[in-house]
Amino acid sequence: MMKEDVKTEQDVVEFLQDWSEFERAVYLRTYRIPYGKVSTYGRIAKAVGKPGAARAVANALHNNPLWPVVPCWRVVKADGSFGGGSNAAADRRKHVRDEGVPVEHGAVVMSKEVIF
DNA sequence: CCCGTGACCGACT
DNA sequence: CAGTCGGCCACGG
Repeated sequence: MMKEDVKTEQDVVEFLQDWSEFERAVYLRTYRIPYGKVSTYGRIAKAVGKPGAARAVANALHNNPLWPVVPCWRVVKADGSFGGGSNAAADRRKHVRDEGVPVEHGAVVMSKEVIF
């Protein structure tokens, strides 16, 4: 199974069969974030049943093996800013902006309308 | 099994 | 409002 052929949740699970249960859950949850919306590391952590594992979620997304199938750029910090080096951060910021997500002062304007 | 390492978080100063 | 601090947790060495 090659990355280019991953088009459904089933495919995602299959592609990640050698990854840990935790990482699969994180990528799957991220995969479900709708176009034009964002989520946070903390929310993802809770969603996968491990509140407090925000840092672990960040680690996982940092090694996202399924870009752009898994839209890791839609995951931001709790305050709407982008983590990671200035390079990766700027790149992801551009992506969410292109999807119509409101961005001000380099961070997503966190409102319940845009948070998944 | 202990230890260092993060694209983190929330409370507090 | 900008820092700091302690706590968090999966991973890899």
